[in-house]
Amino acid sequence: MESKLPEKPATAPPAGGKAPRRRAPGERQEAILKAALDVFSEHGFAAARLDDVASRAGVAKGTLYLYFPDKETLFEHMLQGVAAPALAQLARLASADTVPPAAAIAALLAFFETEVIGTPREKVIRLIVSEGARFPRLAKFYYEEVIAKGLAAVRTIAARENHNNFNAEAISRFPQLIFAPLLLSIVWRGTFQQFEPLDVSALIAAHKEILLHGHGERNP
Amino acid sequence: MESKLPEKPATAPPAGGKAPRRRAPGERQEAILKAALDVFSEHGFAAARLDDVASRAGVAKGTLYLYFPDKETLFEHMLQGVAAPALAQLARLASADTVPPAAAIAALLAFFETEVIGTPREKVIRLIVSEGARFPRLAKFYYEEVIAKGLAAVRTIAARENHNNFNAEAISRFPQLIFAPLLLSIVWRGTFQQFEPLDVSALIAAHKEILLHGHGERNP
DNA sequence: TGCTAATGACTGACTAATCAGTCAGTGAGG
DNA sequence: CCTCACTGACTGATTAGTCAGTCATTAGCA
Repeated sequence: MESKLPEKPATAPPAGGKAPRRRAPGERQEAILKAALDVFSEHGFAAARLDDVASRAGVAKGTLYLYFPDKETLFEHMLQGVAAPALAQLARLASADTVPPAAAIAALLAFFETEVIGTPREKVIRLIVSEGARFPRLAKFYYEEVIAKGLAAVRTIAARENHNNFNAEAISRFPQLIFAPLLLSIVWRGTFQQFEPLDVSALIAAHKEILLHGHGERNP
Repeated sequence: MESKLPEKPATAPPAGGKAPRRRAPGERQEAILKAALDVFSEHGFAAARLDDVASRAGVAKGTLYLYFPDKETLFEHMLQGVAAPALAQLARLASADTVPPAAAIAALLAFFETEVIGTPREKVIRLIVSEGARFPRLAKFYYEEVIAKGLAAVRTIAARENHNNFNAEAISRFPQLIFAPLLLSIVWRGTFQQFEPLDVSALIAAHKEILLHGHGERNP
């Protein structure tokens, strides 16, 4: 998803010459989607202005309509596009059935910590959380492509647990419990970070302690 | 996406005549705040129409401006008003220091299950989560009046734990972990409930199992 | 008690501003 | 010199906020 393309200076064309009228195919679309994520993240769907998306992407407003029929479609395509690359990773984590279950859970949490927090995916999740209820198609897509697969992965891992290292039975029934602190981290960072910064690594470590050891001893 | 249906007035006019022009003091304000919660919940702040708030409250739009100077103030007052009654409850739960810590945690979770899920408070939390980042004053209010107090309450409870029934040390560092599944429940119910209904009671029970027993036995 | 004047809570049509979406025009590439 | 990706001024719809007017209620008076 990331490319070597330099950051677009938002409004003005670069000094010394006009921007080329026709660029590499896909470059424009990518710039628009990137700008859209920023603007929608900052203001929410309803308050986001397509003029802003356009100027941030370095194109005119009309250009947006060459790529997307309307605001809503742009919004949904943008969010589905960012999700796609994560799906492969998720599948890989789920199917590594030689790894001990506790380690697989740990890997899942580590993946989140490095590949979600502080990346565009964090913004995406925040948008799903805040706008999902008003975009049933989008919510359905995320439920089916991300959530359901993530939950299934955890269930698969839990089903392999037979040394009683953690409460696999409870986790099998509610794999959501693995993800709850991750969701909380994202929400916290979007809402309360400025009042009380949250150390996500440490929170996830504490989550692992509770999850994998129950009580008493710690095992780093 | 948006329905064009007019909002139905929540306040039925008295049988046989027009609504009285002057009502009991506070009644109008209360009706407006109630209507505002519904409309803002349904559409989000930016997309909510004050005409809808007015018609649901059974008043004219101009009347809103007799009580609140603008849309934003109405929004913030409304959310702060709903929070207030919960604060006393929270304080009570924190200070019941004769109750065993594990039971106090259980009481906190039970309180949430009965007094938040399915009540206006659930909508309020959902609005804080989705709009909080754009309303720093509101986020600050919630952080100071609700979040910080809730976390402090859990820390107080955890500090009294000395029988090692649960990982009080981890919870003391991150009391957020107690609340994470509750946040997840609210988000889930707002976003994915229609695709996969979530049994909040059972989820909280599983959370308690993991939290209080670690692994192994269950305690229904 | 019966009448009138004063009050101010309430109304809703209106204004001004915003913004999604359009389309005739432009100019670089072939 | 033709094509078409791109432009940006424009239009129509929407809606926050206003304010001159309305009328139920109450105070004052006989």
